Amino acid sequence: MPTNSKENYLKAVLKLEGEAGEAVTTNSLAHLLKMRPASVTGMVRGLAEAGWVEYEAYRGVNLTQQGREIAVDIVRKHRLWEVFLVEKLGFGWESVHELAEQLEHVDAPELVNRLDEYLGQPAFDPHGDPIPTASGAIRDERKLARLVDLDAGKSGVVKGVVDSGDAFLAHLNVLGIRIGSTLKVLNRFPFDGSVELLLESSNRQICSREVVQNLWVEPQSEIK
Amino acid sequence: MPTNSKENYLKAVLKLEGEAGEAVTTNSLAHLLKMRPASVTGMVRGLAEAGWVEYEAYRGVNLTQQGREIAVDIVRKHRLWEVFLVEKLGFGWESVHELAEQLEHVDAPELVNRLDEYLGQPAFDPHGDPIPTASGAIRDERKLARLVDLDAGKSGVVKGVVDSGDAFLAHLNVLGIRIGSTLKVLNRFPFDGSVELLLESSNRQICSREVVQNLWVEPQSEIK
DNA sequence: ATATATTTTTAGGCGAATCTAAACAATTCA
DNA sequence: TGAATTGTTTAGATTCGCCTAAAAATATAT
Repeated sequence: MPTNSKENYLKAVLKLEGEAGEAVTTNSLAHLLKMRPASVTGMVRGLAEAGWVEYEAYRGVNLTQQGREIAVDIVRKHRLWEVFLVEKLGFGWESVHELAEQLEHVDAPELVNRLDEYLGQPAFDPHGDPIPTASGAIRDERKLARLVDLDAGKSGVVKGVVDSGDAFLAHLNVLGIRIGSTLKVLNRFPFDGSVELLLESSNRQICSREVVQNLWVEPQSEIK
Repeated sequence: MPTNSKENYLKAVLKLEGEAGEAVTTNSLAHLLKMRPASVTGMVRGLAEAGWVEYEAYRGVNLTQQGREIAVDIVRKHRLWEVFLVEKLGFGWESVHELAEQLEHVDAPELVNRLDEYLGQPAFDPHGDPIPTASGAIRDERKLARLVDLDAGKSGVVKGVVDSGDAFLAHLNVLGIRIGSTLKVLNRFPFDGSVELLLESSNRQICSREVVQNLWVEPQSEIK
């Protein structure tokens, strides 16, 4: 049984492995976890002893099979609780992350499985991230593109956010953009990377750089 | 913000103050919390420094106003989560205590208030214990008696359990007794303290000492 | 009222998880 | 390739929450 702190480390390694591919560095972990590199070195040695990561000094860490299972389970719990908070308790998607950070450490597999069932075994969380199954499988058949990569004239249906900070999510709320919204690319301005969009539901026109870089969309085939 | 451990201490002091009235002893706390008296002495000094208890060596502890508020809030959270687990996730009343012990430490007032609302602002938890309001008020207008104190011939409606250990609750399940069951006292045997009961819903006859000592009932007025 | 038993505290220690400061290794760059 | 920079580890300290063993205070019983 890992402690809360160790669970957070494993979750962080999982995340960074996914982004970088290679071994995860002490520094990147320290940055993500808001801790000092020296602390990370210490903790990571403990994780290695427990058999959850492989660690070689000056190289970095990788999850072992065991470690990955633990980390994926934390992610599963995190995302299921997020669904609960949004779907059942009516929280906005911008306010559930911190709450789920606490709830994810509740150690009770039976509770999680019942919660999963209660929520209708959702495949995605409120930010569009896939929810692993009880056995650790991540089912995500979607072929998503970043909105910024769509050509002018194309449309996309919002399926997720790239990085789900509160501020960005709150901004999307203001604009009226949510999961499921259809956005059409009107113009792309290579000069500053900004893009003009049309939000179909409200016919609102939006011009932004951040929005376009941080949305996952399902590209729509041309409407003839 | 108290740590989980400190919250558990405060909750324990609240419980023991309620039972004993007077100052709570180191030993009783150690026993309840399954810790060594020496550890309790240490922790209790910290609680006193934080202003949550008053502590005098060799006398014991009492909650301050502040400490009581914290403790009552933990109890509120514990009992609300229990309702959630039973009502929404379908857990049996014998299996929710340990889960709630974890959930009660989640620090998120907004979450608790929404949960409360979502559950319909229940006044009692699955074991019949009153749920404090957000402001710390405990509304319990009921006039309950222990089943063992009912005269032969009288009936009572089960409203709660005196001490809700898993084993006892599971036993009640087997007998078919739950909150709301009506029990009639057929015979009392002063010899060994056992009592013969009739469970109305099933017309089952039960003879027991423990059951009768550990149930809170609302005495029924005579049916003419 | 004194001896005995019980309860409580003190003293000292341990592991977990963090920190800072300093040493060391690796990378980059001129 | 050697020097400077950057990244990482080591060494040592701190806080928290628990422990054991021993000392001290209180309560009990003859």
